[in-house]
Amino acid sequence: MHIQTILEAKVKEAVLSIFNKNLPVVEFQPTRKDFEGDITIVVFPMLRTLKGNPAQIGAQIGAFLEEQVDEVRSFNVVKGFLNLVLKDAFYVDFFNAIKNTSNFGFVSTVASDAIMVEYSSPNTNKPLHLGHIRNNLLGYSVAEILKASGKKVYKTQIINDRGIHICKSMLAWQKMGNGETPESTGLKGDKLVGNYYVAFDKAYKAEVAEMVANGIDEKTAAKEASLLLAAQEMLLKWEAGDEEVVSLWKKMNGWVYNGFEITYQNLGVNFDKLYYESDTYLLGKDVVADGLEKGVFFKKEDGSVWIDLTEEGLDEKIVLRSDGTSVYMTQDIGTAIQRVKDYADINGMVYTVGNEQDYHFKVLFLILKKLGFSWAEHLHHLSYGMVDLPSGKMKSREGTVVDADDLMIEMTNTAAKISEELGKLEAYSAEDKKELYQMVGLGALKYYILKVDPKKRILFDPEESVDFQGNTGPFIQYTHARIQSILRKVKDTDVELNTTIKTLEVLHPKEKELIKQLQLFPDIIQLAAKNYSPAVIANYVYDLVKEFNSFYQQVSILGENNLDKKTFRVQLSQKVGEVVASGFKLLGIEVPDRM
RNA sequence: GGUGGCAUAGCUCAGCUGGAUAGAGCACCUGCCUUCUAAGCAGGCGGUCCUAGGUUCGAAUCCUAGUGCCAUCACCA
Repeated sequence: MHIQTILEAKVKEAVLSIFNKNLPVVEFQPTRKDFEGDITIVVFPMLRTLKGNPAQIGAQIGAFLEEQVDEVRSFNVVKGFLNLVLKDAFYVDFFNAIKNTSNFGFVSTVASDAIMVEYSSPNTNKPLHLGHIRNNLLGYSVAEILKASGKKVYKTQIINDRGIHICKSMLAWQKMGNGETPESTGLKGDKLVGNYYVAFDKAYKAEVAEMVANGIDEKTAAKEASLLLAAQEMLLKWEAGDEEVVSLWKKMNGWVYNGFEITYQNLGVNFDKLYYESDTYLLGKDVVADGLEKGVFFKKEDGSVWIDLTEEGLDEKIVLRSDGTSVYMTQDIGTAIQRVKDYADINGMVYTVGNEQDYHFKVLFLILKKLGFSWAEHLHHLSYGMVDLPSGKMKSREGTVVDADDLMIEMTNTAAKISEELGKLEAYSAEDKKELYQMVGLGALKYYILKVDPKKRILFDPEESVDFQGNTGPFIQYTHARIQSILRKVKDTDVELNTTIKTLEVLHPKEKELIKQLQLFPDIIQLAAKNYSPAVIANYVYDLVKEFNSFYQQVSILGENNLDKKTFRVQLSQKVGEVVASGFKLLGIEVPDRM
């Protein structure tokens, strides 16, 4: 049983027996480092129930606990804080209990409680950039964290593969492409298509400028430029199923998917199910018709359909245009329902989308609730802040983006450079080195992004490279490599990795701190899941590693003469290594055995 | 203008349900590699927790008002 649960019951018992009062709650906190003790009971809140001097009350309860609770060795009272010192045996017992459980801290999946996590969901006309990286890392990591917390998870994305913007790149390729392909140019498919999207925009702007020069006013020119009209015509053909257009669309989208797939692979993310907007964009209309009957929606004179959310403090929101065509909201309603049809065990969804769409999702969730779906109670918008550059917002059309592929290559190169300078890997093959550099470079990038609270915006300065020292991914990976190095050496010694640890006379303070830190991991996973926050995991792993390095420095592990102590330290190190690895796995970051 | 988010050290960030002297990293300054990987460890420097009120035994944390930055409020996606 959790020590806190035991103590809570005992404190209540103490209060009842000493003061003859019933205490509603007991407040705990970890003892601050500057005081002696492991766990602290705050006496102040008890003053609502009890009358008297907090220090005195604390002392009386402390004496009771010391007497009655086996795990408590001693206590001290500072002002209204009752600090309890726990016996070393308590920590050793805990360690023995967890050291051989694989996946310590993870809760096994409850199959009935499935959740779908959507992330990435890019347009198919431009390559992925730094903003997508944040989205992907967050979505993937939150999915992993939810799994670890006991949920069944489906990872998904909806690919925005239709619409006027797609036609623009298609048109540009048709007109200026000369039959170029990814193969013929050596370009990644998404990059090639992205280039044509930019080319369209350039040609279109030139055309508009020329029309304006010829005396046409700007608004009219923007609407009537022949390129735009041609793109619109192409969209109509696509919708009508025109063979030529559809086959071009398939071809170019195929290029993009191949390109994206490479980026996803390098980024280390994946999906269980893909949705395509071309399949889903007509969904939702029937639901709107239903909702209209039920009175959830209402129709205006012009035939457009709305929902009134003024009672919820929002506006009226359109769900169907007067010509009967869908808006984005219609589609999202339909898609959500479709997902539950596809996976009957879904009881909630997470949408990983930037915070600029906070309003949209607020409305979407409200509508789904009003339509009466039970799963609508468990919808969450994983909203995150933008990644901005010192020059401001990233804009694809203006070329002010940090390309995802380029950035990953750059990070890998930096890792290679630092590693070469340190020169520890002479024995490695070129291939192993390459793999390691990628692991470290990406580790730096991923950690850099995930350690920040999702809600906050990130300012990314490409000039100032991401750090590899201090509170960084490589620092944590390095600690893991150190631990593995010890474990490799252990093989030639008489240390057993699986024996039960005997209760030692005195635990080193650093050993105790490490076990305390390990104890937190299960709660940390739950907290991270509850808050949808990989940052919680990142910060925890950092604290653990920090603690380990301090231990490593102060205490000799393999140099210890006493075999029991040596064994304990090796096993403790091993467990820390495991937790670092599984924590990082939740962030989608790999850890090396050497670096 | 309405709504939502954010504001903590020079910079990047932690700070759980209110609790003890507000913590890390980077940068800057000191030490520590003949002993387990120095991408490390130990120490120093550095704070009106945006401002003003309020609630409380106690506020960076909760409430109110204000300031600044960002987003959003389309028959666009």
